[in-house]
Amino acid sequence: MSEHEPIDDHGEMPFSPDAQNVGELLRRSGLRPTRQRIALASLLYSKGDRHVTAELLHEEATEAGEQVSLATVYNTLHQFQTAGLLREISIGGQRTYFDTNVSNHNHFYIEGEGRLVDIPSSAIQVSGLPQPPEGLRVSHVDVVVRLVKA
Amino acid sequence: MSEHEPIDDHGEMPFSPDAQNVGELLRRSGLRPTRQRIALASLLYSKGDRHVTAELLHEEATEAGEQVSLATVYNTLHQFQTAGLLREISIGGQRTYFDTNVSNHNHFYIEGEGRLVDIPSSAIQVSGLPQPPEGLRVSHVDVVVRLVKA
DNA sequence: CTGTGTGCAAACTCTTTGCATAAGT
DNA sequence: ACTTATGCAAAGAGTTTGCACACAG
Repeated sequence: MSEHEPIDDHGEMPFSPDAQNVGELLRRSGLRPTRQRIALASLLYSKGDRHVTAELLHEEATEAGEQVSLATVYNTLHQFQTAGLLREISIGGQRTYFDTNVSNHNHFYIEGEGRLVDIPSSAIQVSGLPQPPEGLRVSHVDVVVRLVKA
Repeated sequence: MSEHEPIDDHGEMPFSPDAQNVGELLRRSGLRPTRQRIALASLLYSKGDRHVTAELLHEEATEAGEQVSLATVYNTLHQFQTAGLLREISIGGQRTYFDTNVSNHNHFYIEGEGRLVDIPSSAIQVSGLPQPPEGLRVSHVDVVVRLVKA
C-alpha cells in the first residue's frame, strides 16, 4: 500500500460509502467483502469519524435492516482493527470503543454520557515524557480529557 | 472537612502503616475501621504508591492471612475511592485499577504485562487543550504512555 | 443493643469461543 | 468445490447485588 493516485474513475471523496468502494477497501485489507462486513464498514465509514461500541454498531446495523449477529460485530471490529481500519480506544469502564479515525489524535470523554469526541491531533502537545524503563519503548500516548457538566 | 493542621500528636510520616493510623485515616473518611478495611488499607498504604486491581489486593490479603471476601474488596475499593483515598485509573481493557496516589500524575502502561508505573506529575506537560464543548468543564486529564518491548 | 459491614452465592454485563451452516471466490 | 465467514448459544472474565449473619460503637 503506497503510491496510488486518488481513485479517479468517478469520485473525489476519500471514502465513499457505497458497496463498491467499501468492497475494495476490504479486499485491500485482506478481508473478504461479505455482506455483513460491507454493511458494517458502510456504517462506519459513511458518516465521517465515529466512535462505536460493538453494541451500538450492532443496533445500527439491525435498524438499517441488516441482519448481523453481535458475535460477528465483535469479530469484525477486531478484524478491522487488526487490518488498521480501526483503532481501539482505551477509556476506563467496561465498554470497548473503536474509532474510525486511525490517525494520531486524542479524545474528550464525557462522563455520565459515555460519549467520545475527537480532539484534533495537532491541538494537544505533550512534553516532558520521561525515559521509559529499560527494554521498553513508547508505542503510543493516549490523552483523555474527561469532561463533566459545568 | 477542611482545616485540620497536619496531624501533630506523634508522627511525621504522611501515612503510617500501622493499625493505629490506618484506623484514624478511615475514621476521618467516615468509614468504620473494621478488621477488613484496616487490613486492606494497610496493604495499600504501607508500600508507597501502588496500583492494584481488586483481584490482586484480594490475593495479597489472603496471603497475608487476612480473611476478606472478594466482594468486600470491591466494596472497600469503591468506598475508599469515594472517600478520596484512591483514584480509579482508566486503562482500556477489562480490569479496573486503583491508584493509591491521588495527586495529579500520569502513567506508563506496560502492554502485555498489564502493569502500571507512575510518571511524576511534574514530568509531563500537556498544552494546547482546546476549549471543551459548551456546558462542560474539564474534570481531569489522563495521559497514558503505552509501552511495548523494545 | 443498633446500625453498619461482611460473606456468600447468584445475577449481570460485556466479550469470546466452538461448532454446524452459509456464503464468497 | 474449497475455504473462510457467520450465527447461535454456551462459556468466560470481571464486577455487582441481596440477604442473613457478625461486628463496631
